[in-house]
Amino acid sequence: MERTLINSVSHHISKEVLIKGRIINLRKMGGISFVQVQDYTGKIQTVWGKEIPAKMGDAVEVIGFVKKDERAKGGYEIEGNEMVVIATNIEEYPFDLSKPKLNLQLTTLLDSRPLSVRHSKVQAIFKLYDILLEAYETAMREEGFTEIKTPKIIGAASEGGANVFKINYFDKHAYLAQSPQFYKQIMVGAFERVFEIGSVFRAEPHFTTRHVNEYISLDAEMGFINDYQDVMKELNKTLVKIFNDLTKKGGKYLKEYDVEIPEVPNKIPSVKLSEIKEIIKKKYKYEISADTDIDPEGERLAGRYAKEEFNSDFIFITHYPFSDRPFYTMRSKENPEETYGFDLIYKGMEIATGGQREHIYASLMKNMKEKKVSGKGMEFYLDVFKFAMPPHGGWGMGSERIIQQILNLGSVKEAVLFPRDVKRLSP
RNA sequence: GGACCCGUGGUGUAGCCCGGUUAACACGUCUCCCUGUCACGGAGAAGAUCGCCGGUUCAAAUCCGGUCGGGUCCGCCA
Repeated sequence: MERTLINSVSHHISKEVLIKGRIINLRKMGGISFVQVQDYTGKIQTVWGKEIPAKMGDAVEVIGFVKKDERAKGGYEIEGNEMVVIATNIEEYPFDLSKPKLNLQLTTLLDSRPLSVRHSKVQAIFKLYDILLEAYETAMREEGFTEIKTPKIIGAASEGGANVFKINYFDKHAYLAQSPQFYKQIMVGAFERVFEIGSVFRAEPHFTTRHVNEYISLDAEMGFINDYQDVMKELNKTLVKIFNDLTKKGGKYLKEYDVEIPEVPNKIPSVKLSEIKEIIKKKYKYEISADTDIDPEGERLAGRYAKEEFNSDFIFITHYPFSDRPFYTMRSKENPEETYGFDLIYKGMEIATGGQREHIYASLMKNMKEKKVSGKGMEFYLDVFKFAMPPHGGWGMGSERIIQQILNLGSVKEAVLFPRDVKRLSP
C-alpha cells in the first residue's frame, strides 16, 4: 500500500490509507484512544477502539479509514485499523513533546537539540528560517545577482582584527573567514552583482543573547552604484520581498509564536548617526558619548523612535565615523571623518551592516596607511583595484538575528540549530 | 577583558535572607479507572545523599570559605 502524506489525507475521505510518522500525542480514554501522528507534511489524529501497541514518540505505520469529524482538530481523522511500530524509544524522553510549550532552559534545549527539534514549536523556527533562506535567494536572483560561494579557510584576516580563529593548515597557519568581504568585492569586477549565503566565524568571547561564534551571513555586493543610497534601496527592496514571503508562506509558524509581521516600508527611514544621537538625547534623555558608536540601549531607543515617529520596525543609521569602520569603507566627500557606511536596526537590534566601498586604489592605500593595516597576505584583493573597479557597495546581514527578532526569541541561539559559543562546541 | 547572577528528582520551579522532625509544587514516568480527548479527568506509586570539597553549629539545601559548571549585561559585532 502506498503511503499517503498527512496533508493530503483529506482527499481520501471514506477510503483506507497508510500513513507513516511519529506519535506526538497519545490519549488513552479507556475504551477509546486518540493518537496524534506527525509526518513532514502535518499532523493528524487517529482514533482507536482497541489496545495500542505503541507509546509516545514511537515511529509508526497506521492503516485506517479517513473520515470527516469536526471534533478533531483540522476537521479530519483516521479510524485506525492497524498500527505497526517501526521504531521505538528505548529510553524515556527527557521532556514532554506533547505539550504546546516545551518550557526548557536554553541550556537544556540546546544540550538535547537532537530531540528538542522534534517539538513543533521548535520546528516552526527552522521552517521559518527555511522560508527566509529561499526568499533571500529568490529576491536576489530576481534583482540580477549571481550566487557565489567563497572560501571559509583563508590565508589572511579580511578585516585585520584579532577576532579570527586560527587553524592549522598542513605546514602553515590559516584562518576561518570572518566575512566574505574581499571575495564578494572582487566578484563585483566580474559579475557586477553577487550574493552569498554562508557561514562566518567570529572569535570574539561575547556572552550575550544576540551573538554566536558561527553564523550564517546574508551578503550582497553590487557595482556601478551612484552612492551608498543605491545600496540601501536595494536592501530595502530585498527586505520587502523577504518579509512578504515570510508572511505569505510562514503563517502557521508565526502563529505558533503569536506574532504578526508588519509591512516593511517601501522607504525605510534613515538618519545620520550624529543626528540619532541628538534625537535619543532629546526624546529619551539617554546620552551616548560623541566619539563612540551607538550602544545597545541606543539601538533599542533608535528602534523605538522609528516605531513612534515613522511606524517602522526598521531604521537605517548612516554616516558612521571612519574610525569605527574598516579601511575599505568609502569616506564621505563632505566630511572625511565620516563614511558612507550604514547599519540597519530592526526592532531595536542591529541586523545588517553595509555601505559604499572605496574603489580607487590610491585612496584605498591612503586609508590603510591611516588605519595601520599592513595589507600583507591580501594583495590578491588590493591589486584588483588597479584594474578599473566600478563604484560599488553591499551589505552583510545576520540571518538568525532576523528570525530572533521576528519571533521575539530570548536568544539568537534558539534560531541556530547547533550553535557555537564560547562554551559550546557540542552538539 | 569588566560587572553581576545562578547550580534542588527526567523537566520547570519554590524553599535559602530569618539553620530545626518524612525537601514542597507543577509537568513527565509507572499501575489502575474512564468512548470524544487534544494543557483531558480521577485514584495511587516510584523517583533528589539540594554541583563538589571543607568550615561554623547540638543541627546545614539554608550561614561562611574554596572549587567546578553554567548564565546575563557591558565592551565588540551581524
